[in-house]
Amino acid sequence: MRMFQAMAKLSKKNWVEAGMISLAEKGIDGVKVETLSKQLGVSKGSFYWHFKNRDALIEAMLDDWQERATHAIINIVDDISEDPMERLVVLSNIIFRPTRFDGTEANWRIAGIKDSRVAAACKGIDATRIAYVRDLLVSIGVPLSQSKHRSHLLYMVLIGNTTWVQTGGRKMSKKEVNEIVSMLTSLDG
Amino acid sequence: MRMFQAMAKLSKKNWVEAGMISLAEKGIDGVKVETLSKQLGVSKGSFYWHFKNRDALIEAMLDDWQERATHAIINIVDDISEDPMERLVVLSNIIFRPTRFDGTEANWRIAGIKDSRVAAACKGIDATRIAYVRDLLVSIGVPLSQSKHRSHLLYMVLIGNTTWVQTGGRKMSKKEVNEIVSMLTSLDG
DNA sequence: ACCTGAACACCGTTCAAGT
DNA sequence: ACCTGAACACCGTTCAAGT
Repeated sequence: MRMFQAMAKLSKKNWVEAGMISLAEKGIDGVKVETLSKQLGVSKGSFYWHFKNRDALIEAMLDDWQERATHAIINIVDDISEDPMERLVVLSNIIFRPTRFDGTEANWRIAGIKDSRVAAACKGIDATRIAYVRDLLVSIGVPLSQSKHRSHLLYMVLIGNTTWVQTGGRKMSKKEVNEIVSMLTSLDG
Repeated sequence: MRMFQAMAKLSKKNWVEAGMISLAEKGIDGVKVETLSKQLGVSKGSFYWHFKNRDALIEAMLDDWQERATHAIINIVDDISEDPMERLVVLSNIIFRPTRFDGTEANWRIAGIKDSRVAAACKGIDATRIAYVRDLLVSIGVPLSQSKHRSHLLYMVLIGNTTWVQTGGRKMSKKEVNEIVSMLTSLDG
């Protein structure tokens, strides 16, 4: 609900940012040309200089998210440590930690039901993340077939948790996150 | 997309019926006061004599569906035979068979994501159906704990199938339905 | 009891015109 | 290059007035 003064000319980026905040807070239907224009302090007409239509904005938001949601996080984690065990702990605490963009994940997934482009993007992101965790587990010493299984399990917990939170459920505690990590990395059964 | 002539005065029922068709064909967002009015050959104002607002129509549709989707089907099945095995076969072929209201199920479920009343209705319907199938399996001789398990499994297949169909997947064949039934009713492992 | 018609608010989209 | 302002279409909602 923040308002911006139109001190300088706007770029595509400004609209995408504002759109992402609306998405996280109100879902895909909350991303409205008129509302965003008011927030940014310009007329609706201005929007159509930057984008062909509302759909083009959604697509730009999707691109932005794909970059940040996967590669950006993976890069951060990779920079922090060489040790796969540490990486997994850091990653888990990032993805389960509450942020301003908490609603983003769940709301993209919901939007994917109606919009096949969104669905395709989700699918790609899911696969990248699951593969990354799978590789971490393999590096830790978990056999491949179990690593596949467990990385998938972790991801289901992530989706379940974000969806649940979105519909009023409580967040997972740090302790619960740690328990999951130790389950995933156990080398027996 | 059918049009009706306003030969007689309309009742709530007419609006609910038209709404259900729109829901099945176009999803919850396709249920529009203006569109329905045109289809029924009356003005938008007419709608607001029957319903407080669009939301009240959705609620009436939900009530209609709850009646028909569960109890009506169960009554039909119960009337056809006393034998639980036959009942299960008949039921499976009803719920997996393509009908004009095929989209209804999946679209209610999708609407449930945004509307907690819809979500609650889905939950109740799910529970009733699963319990009914569970009881059939128990009558056939499947142990209770396995019956719970298998009725739940069948229901997941049902949801998966309808959702999949809604997003462009193919329907299940009669043969596949029969295979599921024989799996569920097997008395070993 | 059921419906019309006009009005209003909200929002997506277009476009000529402005700086 | 970026924005305004007015216009139009679409749709939910209200309401006085009609039969």
